[in-house]
Amino acid sequence: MSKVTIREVAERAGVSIATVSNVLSGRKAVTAQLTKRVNEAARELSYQVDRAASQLRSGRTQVVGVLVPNFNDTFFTALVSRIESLAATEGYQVVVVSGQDNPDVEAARLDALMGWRPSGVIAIPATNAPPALLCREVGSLPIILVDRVGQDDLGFDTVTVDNYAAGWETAEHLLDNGHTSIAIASSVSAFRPIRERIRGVTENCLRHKAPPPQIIEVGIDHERGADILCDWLDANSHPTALVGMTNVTTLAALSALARKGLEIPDAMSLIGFDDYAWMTARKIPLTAVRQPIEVIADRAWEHLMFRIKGGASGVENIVLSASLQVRNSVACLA
Amino acid sequence: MSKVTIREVAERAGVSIATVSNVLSGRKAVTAQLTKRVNEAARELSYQVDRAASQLRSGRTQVVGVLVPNFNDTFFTALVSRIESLAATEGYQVVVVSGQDNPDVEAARLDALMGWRPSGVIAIPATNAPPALLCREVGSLPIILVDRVGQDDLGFDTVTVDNYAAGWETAEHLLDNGHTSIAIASSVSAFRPIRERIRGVTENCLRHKAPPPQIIEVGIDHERGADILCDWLDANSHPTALVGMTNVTTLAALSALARKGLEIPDAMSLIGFDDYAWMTARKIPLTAVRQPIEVIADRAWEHLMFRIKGGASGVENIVLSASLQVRNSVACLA
DNA sequence: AAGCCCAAGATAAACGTTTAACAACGTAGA
DNA sequence: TCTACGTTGTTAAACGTTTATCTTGGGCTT
Repeated sequence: MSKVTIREVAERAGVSIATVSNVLSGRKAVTAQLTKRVNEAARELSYQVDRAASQLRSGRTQVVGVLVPNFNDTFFTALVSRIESLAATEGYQVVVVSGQDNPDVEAARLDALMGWRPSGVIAIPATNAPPALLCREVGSLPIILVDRVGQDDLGFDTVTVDNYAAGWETAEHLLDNGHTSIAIASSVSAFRPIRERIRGVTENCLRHKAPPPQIIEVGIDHERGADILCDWLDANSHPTALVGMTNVTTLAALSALARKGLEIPDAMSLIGFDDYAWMTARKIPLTAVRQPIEVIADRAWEHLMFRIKGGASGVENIVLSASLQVRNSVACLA
Repeated sequence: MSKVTIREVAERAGVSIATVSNVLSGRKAVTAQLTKRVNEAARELSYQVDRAASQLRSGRTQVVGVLVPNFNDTFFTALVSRIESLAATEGYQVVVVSGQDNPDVEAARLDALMGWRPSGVIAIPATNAPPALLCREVGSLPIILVDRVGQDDLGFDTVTVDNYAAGWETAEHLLDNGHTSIAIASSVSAFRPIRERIRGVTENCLRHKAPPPQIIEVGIDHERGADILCDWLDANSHPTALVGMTNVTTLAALSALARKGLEIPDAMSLIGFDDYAWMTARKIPLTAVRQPIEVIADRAWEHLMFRIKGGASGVENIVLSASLQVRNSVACLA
């Protein structure tokens, strides 16, 4: 444990502790000579400012909290990864907590998070409802809600993807290729992004006078999802195309199709949501909807910084576009 | 910002701040009646103890730092995920920092991490050499080194996988199936775990009087790795089997083979390292070496807690076994 | 009934910073 | 030469906890 305090640095440099603080924080001018002496002393003692003390006194805290629903879905870890490096460049520390897909756990972890008195929070709630704790803080603490946003008018700033459009476009591609019998492997349809995607697909089907897609709820676990999907395939007549609503459901779909010996795209076409390396590292690379993860992170961070620095425009709801990456997993039936 | 302090709670409950502290921390007995009053007051004001103040005064800090080389490799995120939930159950907060595969960044991030005065650190260094900052702290701060351990006798506690054995077993499986022409897609051979795996494969080949494996260094980026591998396949006569040394190199191998139209396992057999969902979600599920990620995390955490609580046995080097998951990606040439 | 001890609360002193207020010392304008 | 001011450094007071020490009062023992 580094027990070396600012006092020892001051003593070694032969100055007051205030001067040391000023040199280190750069908030007040200090002559070059003293600056040098202080820096040397600090280095020699390998002094590090104590965050706790610093934060306690100044009230400023270089911490942003990040809440994710879980760590299993690469979408969330990728987001965290990006945010962490953005934060690092601006001297912020990120404290990440996972709600473990459970509102109660979420509340508890969030509570712990608030103990840090973070300067701001980027949150992906485990459910559509933003956690009560955050609702209370709205207005007093900069908060950016990402992805899982119930209604976008609650006073939260948000960064989301236009999931309706993404669904629509997905359906468009399928319909263009002559698919009218579409099934959707959904994770949890209650989640807003999923619901919107489904709505997009459905409405486009209807517009084309095609039957609406069948929805198969497969949950958020890959293995169980694959089981559920297999059962469904056994019990129902097969659609010509399947759409996975998340990367996990896409994986489940892939597993299920493999188990059933159904070739892609000959026996069934497949479109995935989210776009990861493993989707293209195959003989038949998957057509997939790419969510702009890095842009989502960038915009969320950017806007959070804006708020932290006191930016006070009205509530802002940033909406980004997903894009369909057409590859070879959709058969042309036309 | 929750500006409600312990003083306000004390006032509302009609007690001293010491009593509030005692109730909340449970370090000293308080009558049921007062306990109730305090808890009520705290809840009504939605009071939260300020970590900074608490930590400053008590010197105790419920924080463990975790250092990972990057966030791109699922191996590391999976580890973090597990550690985060273990920590949560014991009331610890995890602060994760990424070295971004760069010793300089690593040093800087680690420096920032130490500002938290963590109770302990779990670190996966970006290189074989444990960061200087950690070496300085050895003995005074509980530190567990995981996975990327240069020499295991530096005074650090470690948790690693027996990579030599894993390599050996991989080769064994290949040799058993008649493969004598083996190539290895390595990430960075200088890293100890990788080197050990290669050594395991090599020595087993030699023992069987088979030629040693050819090593192709493909780096840690999937796309570039695939390119490199494609070039290599163009320029060299093909081995009968390929082994990916990490999940990223396995992905690169998959991409390259797909691009070249080489069927698995007919045109080339493939064994992957690390075992993820996408490896099995295919028509020909991949034979892979499973690293016991959760066990690694569990043991690391467990031992860190032991040290934090003052456990003082000699340096401990925990070694776990990886296990070969035999599936269908290795052809039998015998 | 006196003396003692124990339990339960209160008081106040830290913890290591930051920062407002102040002191000292030129320098320059009048 | 004197005042005013700017510059650079110091002193000391916070920040919100935890905890060592002290106070109080009631119950036991004798």
